[in-house]
Amino acid sequence: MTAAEATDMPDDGALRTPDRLRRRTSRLLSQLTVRSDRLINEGLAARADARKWHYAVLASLQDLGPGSQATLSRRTGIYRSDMVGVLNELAGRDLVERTPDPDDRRRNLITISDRGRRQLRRLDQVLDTLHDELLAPLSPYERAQFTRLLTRLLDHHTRAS
Amino acid sequence: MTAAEATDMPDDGALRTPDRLRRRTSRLLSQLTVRSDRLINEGLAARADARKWHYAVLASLQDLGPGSQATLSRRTGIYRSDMVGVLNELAGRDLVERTPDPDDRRRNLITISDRGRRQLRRLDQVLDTLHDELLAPLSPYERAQFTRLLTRLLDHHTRAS
DNA sequence: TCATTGCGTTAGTCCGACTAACGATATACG
DNA sequence: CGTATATCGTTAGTCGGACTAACGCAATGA
Repeated sequence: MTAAEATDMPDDGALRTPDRLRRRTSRLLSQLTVRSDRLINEGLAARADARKWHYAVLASLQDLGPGSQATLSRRTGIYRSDMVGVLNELAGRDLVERTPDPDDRRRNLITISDRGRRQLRRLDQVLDTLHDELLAPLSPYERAQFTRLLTRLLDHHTRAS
Repeated sequence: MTAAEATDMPDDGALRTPDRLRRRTSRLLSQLTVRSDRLINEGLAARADARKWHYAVLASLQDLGPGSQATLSRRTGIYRSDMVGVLNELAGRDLVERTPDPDDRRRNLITISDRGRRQLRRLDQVLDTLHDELLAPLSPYERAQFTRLLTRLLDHHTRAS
């Protein structure tokens, strides 16, 4: 009797996922990202009426100062086509102000408001707890290590491209 | 003069991404996954005229035996709505056979063909080299560790949901 | 002056994940 | 038996995110 025959009787034909599939790093990566994205999106929506783009834009404004939509687009990686909508949402919540740039009349100058600053603080808190959930099974040391590995991989593939 | 004033002169307002954004694990995760998915998709398309679902279905058939479309859907995580298309592609390449199940006339029984088995071997090779590219900057030990951490995280979030 | 470039915006494509509903079975229960 | 319920394969369609194309407008540089 082989090991397989000995152990797997409960109809593996239906439920199981083959190992070579389950172990592939790329698959682990994308499956985890699906969960992570869901966690973050739903968490931000539920607890702060926000989306991750809001965080990206607000953080960029706070940390690097005001800028045109194109500038923000470059800083955050949001496509300039999609930036319009994000800024509409943010302006609708009074978190940013969109004023024509006197120096270059093609531009809108985007500034963060006081409300925006408060919301950014809130978002940072919410994200902290969400990341706590995301990384729950890992020790602090493992979390740091995980992040380090991710960073190195991403750096490598960002330079290369 | 503050540290920031001392160091940042080259117009950080435009190009830089704020640190709190760049460091968030969830963001690292999704950005890396974008690159990873691209690498895998393009690699499989270019080197084996395949998509990742082909691999998932073929591996499932080879390792766990033939099954209905619904079964394959459960094994691979591909939605049964999308399974139709994937099996059309596979059948069009003569990698699987779709025959009506005599025992249950609602079902199609899917079987892997010899060509399918050969293609699966090829896909495994291609995926190995692609993962080598994906994990290039990491040592063997670090790769193992990375995979272990990913697995633990994914397990945690799969049970929880 | 005129060509080029960058800007904000609209519209629309593409793809993957996912839902809804269908006709055709199969199964369970009264 | 008969009828309700569940499952199967399939089609169609929604939704969100990434990305492209093209527009009118303003600034820039030869």
